[in-house]
Amino acid sequence: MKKTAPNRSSSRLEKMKREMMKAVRTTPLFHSLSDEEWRDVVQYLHGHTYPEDAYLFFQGDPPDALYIIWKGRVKLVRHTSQGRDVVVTVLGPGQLIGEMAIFDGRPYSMSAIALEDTAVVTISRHDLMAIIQRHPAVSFHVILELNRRLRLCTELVRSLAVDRVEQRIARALLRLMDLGGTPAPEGEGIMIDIHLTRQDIAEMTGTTVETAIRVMSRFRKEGLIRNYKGRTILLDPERLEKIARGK
Amino acid sequence: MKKTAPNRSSSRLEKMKREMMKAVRTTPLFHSLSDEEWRDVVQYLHGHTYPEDAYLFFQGDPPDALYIIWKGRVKLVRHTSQGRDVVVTVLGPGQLIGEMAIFDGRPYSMSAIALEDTAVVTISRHDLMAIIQRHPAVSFHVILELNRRLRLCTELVRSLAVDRVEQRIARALLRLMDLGGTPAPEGEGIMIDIHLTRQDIAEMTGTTVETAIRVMSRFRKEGLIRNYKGRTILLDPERLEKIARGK
DNA sequence: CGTTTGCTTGATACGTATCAAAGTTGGTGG
DNA sequence: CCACCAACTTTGATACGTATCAAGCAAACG
Repeated sequence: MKKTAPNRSSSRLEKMKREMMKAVRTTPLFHSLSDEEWRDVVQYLHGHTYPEDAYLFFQGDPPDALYIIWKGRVKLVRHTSQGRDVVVTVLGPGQLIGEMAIFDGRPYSMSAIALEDTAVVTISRHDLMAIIQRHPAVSFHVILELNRRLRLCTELVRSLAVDRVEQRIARALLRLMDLGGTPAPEGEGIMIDIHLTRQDIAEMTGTTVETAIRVMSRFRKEGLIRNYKGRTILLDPERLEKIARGK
Repeated sequence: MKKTAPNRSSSRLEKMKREMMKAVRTTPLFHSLSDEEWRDVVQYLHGHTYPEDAYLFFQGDPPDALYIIWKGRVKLVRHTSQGRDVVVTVLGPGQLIGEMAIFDGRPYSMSAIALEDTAVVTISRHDLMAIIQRHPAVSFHVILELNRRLRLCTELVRSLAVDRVEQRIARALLRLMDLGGTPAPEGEGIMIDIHLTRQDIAEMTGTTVETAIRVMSRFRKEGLIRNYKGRTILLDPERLEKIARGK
């Protein structure tokens, strides 16, 4: 596996960059900054793009930068010594990657992999530290974001500890719907517009491919979900919600 | 179960309070403050004590304050709708409780229960918000603390997803040793000086009492641990370490 | 003391992992 | 356009870990 070099096509680069910055400006982390503060911050931002399946960074790398997703979706994967991986979360536009490693300076505890063509804005570790000292509003939103993540993580712990696979998968599908849901292109239901293999689902829910498949087949037979060109369509979110909460 | 009222015995209260404040001053959250800054902060701090088994707050309560442990140990328990609980973590002196709820304003996502007689310092939600705005050094340490917690939580997720009960219990014992370990009073080994039932261990590792007991009995028969007046003594931490990492 | 609370052990059932093999899909190059 | 390959999906048989249920025991407690 090779780290894919950021792809900087030079034509129209400036225009794209301005557009990107404008989008980042509206991100929770920065939206409460005054114009003046923003002018201070913006000089430290850099844009990068990655193709599908590219690694933004590897577990174990020293932390170099904070990533803010602009376009695309990214999964965070924790590799284990015995080969089995855990997909800790899937993130989308506006969300942060790499904060953990940035703040405590320890190596990235997971790898970040683009699930589709992805564009990000980065801030180097050094610059971010400086920005935080100067702008309490940014600190504050960092706190809120870490907090949100901690809450989600705690919920995941509970789910792994007490729920059965069926419930965990239902839960995962609903979370993915929130993140990447669009109305299904034909018929009713909501499509999860993210390229995910059954392996990914299994790794998100702490189970094996085979079990994930068996559970999803059962869901399909019961009319809860449908497959469409490699994507999953949720036909009955209410019912899934019930299953997620243990019937 | 009733929320136990803070116990304010009035004699020597002032002396104890000063002592408490001095201890809190050295806590990661505040130790980098200048004397002047500290003088600003200290006026917002309040002391409380709780007897063993008392609830500091309940899951679902609206968040009123941040707690900083001064003395004693506290477990954070997530109650589930089907009666099974999950002990998310055990915290000791210097550590924070309730940050999550404080920052996003949503109800406490777990209950905090004193494992022994415990003294804490609290800051009301409102005051903490003000302090954070005024003192970037405090913000920064809040970020570091949230970050540490997130890392631990992520590790717990991995462990629940891929490790077997035996490994999870070994891991839990080692973590508890770091938190509440003292040299064993007789013979060698390190004693976990915290009152924990097998039920607690089970809830920390996402299993049932019976299974927790079976695993720990096996550990005992293999000379890895020993029981001493309701406490657990680790006789062979190296071996436990190996088991935690999957032999 | 009896009663509660926590600990322990055994028998059994169930969920899920594991191993094996075959079917399906999408992409690639001839 | 088709054949082929690799990656992914699916199904089945079996084994294993852990939950569940039941019961007895010990220590702490009012």
